[in-house]
Amino acid sequence: MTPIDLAAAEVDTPKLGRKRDHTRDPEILAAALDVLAETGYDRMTIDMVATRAKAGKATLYRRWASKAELVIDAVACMKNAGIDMANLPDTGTLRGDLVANIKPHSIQDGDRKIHVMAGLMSMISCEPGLADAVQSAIVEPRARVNRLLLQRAIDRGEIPADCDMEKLSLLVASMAMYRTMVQRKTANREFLISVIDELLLPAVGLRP
Amino acid sequence: MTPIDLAAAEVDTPKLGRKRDHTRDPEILAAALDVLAETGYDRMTIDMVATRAKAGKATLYRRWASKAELVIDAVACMKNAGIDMANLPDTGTLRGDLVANIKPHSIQDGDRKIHVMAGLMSMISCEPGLADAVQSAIVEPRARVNRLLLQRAIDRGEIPADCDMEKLSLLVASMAMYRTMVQRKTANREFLISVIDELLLPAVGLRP
DNA sequence: CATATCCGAAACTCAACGGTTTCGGATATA
DNA sequence: TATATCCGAAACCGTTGAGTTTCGGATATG
Repeated sequence: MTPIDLAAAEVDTPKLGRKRDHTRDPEILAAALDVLAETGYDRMTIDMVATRAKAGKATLYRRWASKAELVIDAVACMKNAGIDMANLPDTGTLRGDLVANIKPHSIQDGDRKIHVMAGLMSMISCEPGLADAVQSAIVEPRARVNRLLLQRAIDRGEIPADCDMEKLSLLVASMAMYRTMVQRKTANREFLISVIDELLLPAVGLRP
Repeated sequence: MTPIDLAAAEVDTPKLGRKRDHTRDPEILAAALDVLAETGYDRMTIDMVATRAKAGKATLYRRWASKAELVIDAVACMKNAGIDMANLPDTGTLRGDLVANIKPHSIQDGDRKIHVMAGLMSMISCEPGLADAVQSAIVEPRARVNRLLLQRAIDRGEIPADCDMEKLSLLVASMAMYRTMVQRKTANREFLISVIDELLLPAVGLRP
């Protein structure tokens, strides 16, 4: 490549002709998440994603430099997927808030996130950016909701202020992850409510 | 191969010459577990295991038909590795028993088991035998100990008999797994005791 | 001591997959 | 309408790793 070619390559002048179609990017990322959740990072191939998204492999590589970048992007775009922090339920009791938060949609979203995490588990320690992406897109949003609901309960004097908010906010997620990954059962509504009633509420001194 | 050769191959007559040396099998399985815990199933190679065990790759294939069988065998042989069900601590209180069970050795053993599980996570859904091996070698032994300690507490009237023993016996393991895999922090003695004091004991009505 | 078998090392085969390139056809811009 | 760029499909390349084979040296058995 001559210096002239280099200069031409550096300047991006996409003025004439068809523009790149970015409308299908979300579909591709969704396909990537599906394959990831089903088969895990290492066994997932670019071909699988392309086929599922009904796109060419070359199209994927035009947008993401590598498999790793595609996956990181896909995980990042799950952020706040099933959570609207704006209008959380406010029922007046901790149990009411927690239970109201268990909707079919959020159960399904949580299940998907756990499966994605399982698919990334072995890879998460190699790829540095991956741990961050998982943390901020999967783990943190859920924990934030629980922290808020707990804080409300503290503010209204329903539960003691010196409770271990950090562990409490991760309790349901931990049990759901264990149930899904290890016991290979689904963390359905019944299970989640049972964790709340048998573990979380008793732990803060509330007998349901 | 002629019928005569086949017949000769079917009959195993290792009468003369050197016998196969099985004394190093445990070292090889231990090496496999180390690599598994460090790199995960998919990125683990037979060469890595052979090198770590200072053995030839051919030696491994003389004993195990495939990578999958080697790993299943390695996981299966962790059974009861760090647990002696025979003489568990019996301090007279649930907290005493649970805390007495947290020894440096058992912390390390638990940590290793979690890392092995993380390495197997994505693979566990493909290989059918793997889920069973993990269940009976990693998950069940720990749960059994906790169930026993909880049952003792019930028998002596320390905690209510209608508590959710199943979830309680998995609580510590769930939190430890979440902390190790997701938060990527170590589940050390301080953490484990804190889970017992802040979550488990309050949940059964005991304020420490 | 003789020999059948084992061992570790290394070379080898083969398939899968990440990543690149090419190509004919479609399409948005001018 | 003309053209520059896009698209999906498919062929292609290079590497990696599972599994096999070969080989010289070691060793237990007889």
